Amino acid sequence: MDDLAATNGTSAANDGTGTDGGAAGPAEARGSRAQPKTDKSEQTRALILETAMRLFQERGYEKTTMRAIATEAGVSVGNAYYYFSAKEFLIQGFYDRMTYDHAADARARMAHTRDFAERLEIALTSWLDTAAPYHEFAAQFFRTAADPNSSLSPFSNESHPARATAVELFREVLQGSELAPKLDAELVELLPDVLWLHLMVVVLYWVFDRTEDTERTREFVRRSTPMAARVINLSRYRVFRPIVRDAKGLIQDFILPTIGKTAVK
Amino acid sequence: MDDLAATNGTSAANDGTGTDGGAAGPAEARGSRAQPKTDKSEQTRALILETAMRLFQERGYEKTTMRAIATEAGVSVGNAYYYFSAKEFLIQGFYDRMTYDHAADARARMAHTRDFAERLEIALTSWLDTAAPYHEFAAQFFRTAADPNSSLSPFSNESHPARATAVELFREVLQGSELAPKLDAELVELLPDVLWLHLMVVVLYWVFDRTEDTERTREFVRRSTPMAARVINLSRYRVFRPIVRDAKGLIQDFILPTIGKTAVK
DNA sequence: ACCCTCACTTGAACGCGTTCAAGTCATGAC
DNA sequence: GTCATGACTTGAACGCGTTCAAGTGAGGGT
Repeated sequence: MDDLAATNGTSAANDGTGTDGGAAGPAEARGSRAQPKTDKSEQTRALILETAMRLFQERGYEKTTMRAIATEAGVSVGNAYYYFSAKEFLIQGFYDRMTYDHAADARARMAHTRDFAERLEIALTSWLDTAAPYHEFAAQFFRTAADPNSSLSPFSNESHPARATAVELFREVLQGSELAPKLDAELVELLPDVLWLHLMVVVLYWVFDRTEDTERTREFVRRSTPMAARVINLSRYRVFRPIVRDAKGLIQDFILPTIGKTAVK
Repeated sequence: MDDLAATNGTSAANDGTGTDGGAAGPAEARGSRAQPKTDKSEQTRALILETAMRLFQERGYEKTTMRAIATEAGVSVGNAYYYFSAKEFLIQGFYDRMTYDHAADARARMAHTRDFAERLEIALTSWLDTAAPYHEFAAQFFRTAADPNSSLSPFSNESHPARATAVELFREVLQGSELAPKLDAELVELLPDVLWLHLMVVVLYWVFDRTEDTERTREFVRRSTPMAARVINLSRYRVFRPIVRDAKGLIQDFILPTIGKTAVK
């Protein structure tokens, strides 16, 4: 439950290698230094992250102060900043880990069926289950993620490994279904990203959902997935060629580039 | 250009009358006191807002400090907080005004045509034009708006007059078009909110758009509006009954309630 | 004339995220 | 051994958003 160091396998790629995402502004520091040089270094980093995550869950994001994290972890404030150049970078570890857990859980739960709608519903519901413990604090998190200048944003910041993991999951949702072979290959190529966007919509809905156990979001998933499946299924018929072509063009030209993929041409 | 006091007509309704939007949390103070009692009061309030807007445009949101606003306006920091209980409430005036300007501009520009796709495109493009001067600082603004706990969020906070204004504009986009009479009355009732959501998507896209003059977003609007028109037009045909029914159900049950409307039944 | 009320105003002070000059300490070169 | 290097660590200090106890002063009741 609290071996957050395990996240490192996923989050190791978030360091300051890439050029900045455009004319963003003043050169922002990345999450941490380039490479850990010591074992102790990595331990300290993990300790701080672990402590932060625990406090975030206990008190919420804003109410957890950097001083409290440092004190609780037994280090100085400056030290916390040595490893995480800002408070929001502490979230990244959390985010990476949740993405990984979600993918694993969803894979296990959808293995038994090849029905596309069901697989999609499982994948989304699995996300809601994985994220449930963090619902309250996720609101604050989301606020940060919505900032285009933040490296936490799932949209900008091309080299976000967590998004790649999530998109890959949706590729499997589709590929493992009975629907995939029936579809136009180009569409199969595009759909995983669209399904990831579907998840983003669900996440948006979830963040604003104040019902018990986010029941409304769950119902939204149950209702919207069969519909999505039906729309995708309909795309096979000749009558819809023009509109499907439009949709594909829209995705290729406007959505994929924004989330850091070059058009498939 | 700077008669921000004119905003009052729109923003006067944002005061603490309504009950809080649910089990939100600790009783948050609203933007300001209930009713201005003095002329001088209203003048001071307007002066502070005006100054803040000017500085936001000059320096950006985060770089404009409350101390700077107060100093520049010739009042004390505490006084600024007397009128605006937090920095983010200063944005509300800005937001209300932009919504109002946009609606006026869009109405004027779409008056000459009854073609639905064209009217929709004009409405959206008009928003981009109205918002253009604030593109940089809007990113910071958006970050705040994405917080479900913030009264600035366009989604939660039912009594947001700006959203009502915007939805009303889209009602006119539809009603003034040749398409409206041909559509199912129930659908005509639902569409304005959906079109407003379309605008929200465009806004999201715009916030992340780093191209010159947000050209990519403009192209997105040009490409997505005819498609939206086509989809809506197709909904008239019998074949799509089931899917249209699903869509209507989804909207009525999950979207309208979230943005503070009770289902049409 | 007195004073009470209350809308309005003040600025010092608080707690926060963040920075930075000044350390500490293990490692390897000589 | 000793000394330089540089990764790692420290905590006081800075600037910010925000709060609050303490005013100020115009209007009205007596």
